[in-house]
Amino acid sequence: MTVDVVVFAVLDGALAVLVVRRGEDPYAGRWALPGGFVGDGEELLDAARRELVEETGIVGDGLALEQLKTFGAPDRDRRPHRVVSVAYLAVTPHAEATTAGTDAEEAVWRPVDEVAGTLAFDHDEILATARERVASKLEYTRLGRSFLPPEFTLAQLRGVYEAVWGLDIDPGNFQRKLRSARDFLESTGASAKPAGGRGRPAEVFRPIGEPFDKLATPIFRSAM
Amino acid sequence: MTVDVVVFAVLDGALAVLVVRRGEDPYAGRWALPGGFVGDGEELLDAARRELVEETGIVGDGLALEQLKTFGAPDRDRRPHRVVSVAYLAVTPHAEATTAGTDAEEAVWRPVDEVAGTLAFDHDEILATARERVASKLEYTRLGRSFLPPEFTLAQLRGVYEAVWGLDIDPGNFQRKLRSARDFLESTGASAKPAGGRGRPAEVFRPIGEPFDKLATPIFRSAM
DNA sequence: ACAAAAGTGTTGCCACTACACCCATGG
DNA sequence: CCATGGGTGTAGTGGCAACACTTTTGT
Repeated sequence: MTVDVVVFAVLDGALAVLVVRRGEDPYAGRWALPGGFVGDGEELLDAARRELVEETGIVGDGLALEQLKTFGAPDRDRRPHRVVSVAYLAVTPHAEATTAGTDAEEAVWRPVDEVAGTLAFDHDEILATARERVASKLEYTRLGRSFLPPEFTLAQLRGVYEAVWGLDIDPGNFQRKLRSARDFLESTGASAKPAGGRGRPAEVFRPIGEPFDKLATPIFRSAM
Repeated sequence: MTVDVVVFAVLDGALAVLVVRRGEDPYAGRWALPGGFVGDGEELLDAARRELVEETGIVGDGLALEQLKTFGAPDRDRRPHRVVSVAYLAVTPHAEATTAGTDAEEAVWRPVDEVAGTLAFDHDEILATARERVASKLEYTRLGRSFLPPEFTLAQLRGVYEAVWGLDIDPGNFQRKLRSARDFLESTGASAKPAGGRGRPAEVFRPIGEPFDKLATPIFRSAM
């Protein structure tokens, strides 16, 4: 019984995933998702969070963790005993604050498009499932905010949607749609310095409402 | 490692679930979801289908099975060893053809509203999760058809949506919405006898397209 | 003829896309 | 003053809910 965790972040406008280099025998040297065995009497969710912190030194705070799917094909692990893995999906705003201070193993952020198809075990399949899931969740939950710090601008949030969905979104329409969404955003009144140095300063927002609850009116995936 | 299966059907206009009476010790005599231990080297999905047939004698054909969620709280089973269960969700048109010819245990269809809150183990939680999932799936997949035989009328299909969502749907609007949905229905040209004996005969349809794939345009949950 | 269920027409409303346009800042 | 990004206005389109209406059967 193991847990594997797919952690996503948006880095440089691209969807990135946290991967670790395996040190031990099955697939030694290959990249894999962080994860490991579930302790006796340990909650699955706790195991996922623990493995993540242990293997990657990621900041557990602000981490949105959710069960993704269980992978249990009898031949999914080369080792003699059967290994069933519960995969978790996580999203974090703290993409910078990882890798440092971990134990031995290397943990790095990599663009999803680059690692897809190269991972150990059946982790490619897990990653693909996670990617679909997170794209869906952006539509009908408030998950998108979990990619960002506690205060952010609409342009930053738009960047998240664009990175995950892989399409360009009309800034004006995105603005209206998100401002009018109920229990999603709250203005702080403050202004942020413009992104590229130039441009009008943006209004700063704060999340309101539960990130995993369903939205009354979804945010549809389209160019807008 | 176990699997539990939530099988839904629509009976007499209400969402019904298949439950079995437990014969053995933990929760003996109580109602529970069908399920059992996963065999060595057995695929999880296969285990779910096998347990279902063994315990309920249900017709495996035409059964839409999908992984729901994994329940692994350390104290979810009273027995000394830990039991992690992968829950599956199934939907069937063959609600009549069960119960008969099974081995010993009693398997019956019960309205979900009646059994909710009375099941053994954490099966109430599993049932609640399944109920939410199936309601969602009706919106953005073609799953609704899996409640019906290979040929059916739009009135029957509307009955499924009404039962699962617990609301009344305008027949005219439902008609148009489903007829215009792409890769969903195909007319057979035939006519069916009217439901209550009276009324105009209905056109008979056949499913087309994959039941689990996402719809291009969702069927929204509303009174219509 | 009447009731009941299937199916079609119609109207008003609202959300969304596309795109033009103003606002506020840095250089 | 120009470039750049933030934010608002607006017109056309399309989908949808509500409900009236026609069609086709059984009694």
